[in-house]
Amino acid sequence: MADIRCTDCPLRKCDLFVPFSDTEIIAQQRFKSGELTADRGTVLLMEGSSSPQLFTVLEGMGLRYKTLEDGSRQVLNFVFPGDFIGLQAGVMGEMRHSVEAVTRMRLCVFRRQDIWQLFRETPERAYDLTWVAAVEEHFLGEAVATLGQRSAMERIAWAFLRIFRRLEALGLSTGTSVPLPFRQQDLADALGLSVVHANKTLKRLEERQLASWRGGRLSIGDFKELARIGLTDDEPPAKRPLM
Amino acid sequence: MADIRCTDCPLRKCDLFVPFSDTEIIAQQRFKSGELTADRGTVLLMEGSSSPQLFTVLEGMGLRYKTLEDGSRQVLNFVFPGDFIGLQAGVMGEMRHSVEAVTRMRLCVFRRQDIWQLFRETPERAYDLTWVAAVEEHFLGEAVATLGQRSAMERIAWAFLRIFRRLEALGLSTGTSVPLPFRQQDLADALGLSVVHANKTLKRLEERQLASWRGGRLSIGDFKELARIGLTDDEPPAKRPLM
DNA sequence: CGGAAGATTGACGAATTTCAAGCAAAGTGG
DNA sequence: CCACTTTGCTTGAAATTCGTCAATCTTCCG
Repeated sequence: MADIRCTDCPLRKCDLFVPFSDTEIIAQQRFKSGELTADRGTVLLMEGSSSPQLFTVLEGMGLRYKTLEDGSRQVLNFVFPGDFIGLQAGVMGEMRHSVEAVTRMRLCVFRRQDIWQLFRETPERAYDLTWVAAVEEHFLGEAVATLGQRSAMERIAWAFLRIFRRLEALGLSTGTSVPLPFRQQDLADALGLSVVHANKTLKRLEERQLASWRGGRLSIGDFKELARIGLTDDEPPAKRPLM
Repeated sequence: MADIRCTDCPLRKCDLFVPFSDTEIIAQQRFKSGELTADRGTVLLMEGSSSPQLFTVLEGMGLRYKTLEDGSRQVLNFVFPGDFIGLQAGVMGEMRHSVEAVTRMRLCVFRRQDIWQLFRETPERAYDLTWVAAVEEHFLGEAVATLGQRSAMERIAWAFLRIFRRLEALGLSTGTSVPLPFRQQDLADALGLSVVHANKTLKRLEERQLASWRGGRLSIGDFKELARIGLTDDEPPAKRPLM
């Protein structure tokens, strides 16, 4: 179902860019003409690095996260197929968070230095890039609001709905459930909760038949009630409304 | 000191754009050839609106915030001179947060529909815009990490340092203090704390001679200790490193 | 002077973290 | 195929942070 192709990248002409050249950051890898396969656990982009590559996710899932000075970790985002990663390094020169593969991932690769050329030659693609950044900003704004104002139950309800909708839109839903191959620790780190508390809240959600997350799959029992709890302003951002 | 001029906008040719045309959103206003003055309390951009204007702040301060369905408010950001507001509406078609003036503000105005033209004709400016979006994303990422992982004391220490550094860089520091004309409620809403708890934490910071915020001015007593508490990865994002 | 907005304080309780332990599943090497 | 280890999940109890409520105080302003 998940038929994300290279031509779906925000930079649709990515096949024009040269395939790939190793870095010390990316460990295990296999090539396929402009594509890259990364195994579970691979750190695709490292905080503080200025990686020469940017990626579009074709397949698999990952995590965007920051490591704090005291060792704790904040997950900023779950990375799904279709996501674009590395824009920050692309324009700011340095990543301010890391990205790691949680399952095996297939990625579309292109070079950072081509960005400038892209701005000059294909304004539509440049516009797409800015659009990507704005959507990212919108999402993070919601995340800030969630972390700042909501209880554990509300946070999880919000996250589950967002995730379910997103994966459904990607065609990854079997109708009753979507794949969600993360650990409870990952969700806890994303929502600013302790694993213990996250675990207990998940249990309550399950008892109430609202949502169940087992064996790496998430299924929602009662969308309506979950939305009520999660207080989510639903409508997803429209696709490139202006141009 | 704060000598932000129209030519400092990310869109430096803003004087090319037509001055201004009313909307129902902006209440009290005065013109000055492409500039706009907004009084304290004016809502510059409203969540859900697709305002036809974007702004660069020349003078004054404001707040970016989201109002949640349950009525609570999350402040996303303090808005300072030099900030660019409205990009989200510009590329996504709709604001997902509001922006309000907290002091009288002077703004540089231009029209949303000129964005596309800008992408086509001046790739440097388009690149700047994307850079602005990436910086915004970086900041929100830090905010998420702070709200998710840190205690009240740590959050305030982090915020105070960021704010001080920023205003200092803008030349607004007298050497010992910077202007910070917000309410405790605003800071609390930004950091996801109750006013009461914020207030008590501020008091402790003052007792410990770490920082004092009185009469609309913030002064830092002990940068080193504050940085230790706030765990802030200091170095500000470089200015347009790639191009 | 009176009123309004914002700051401050104490008491109390709820939400959440931390600590500590036990359990289950999956992988690993012999 | 079986210990053995590792990783992740689950649970209870104690400690702490933080929010809510309610009252008071201060400052500013007409």
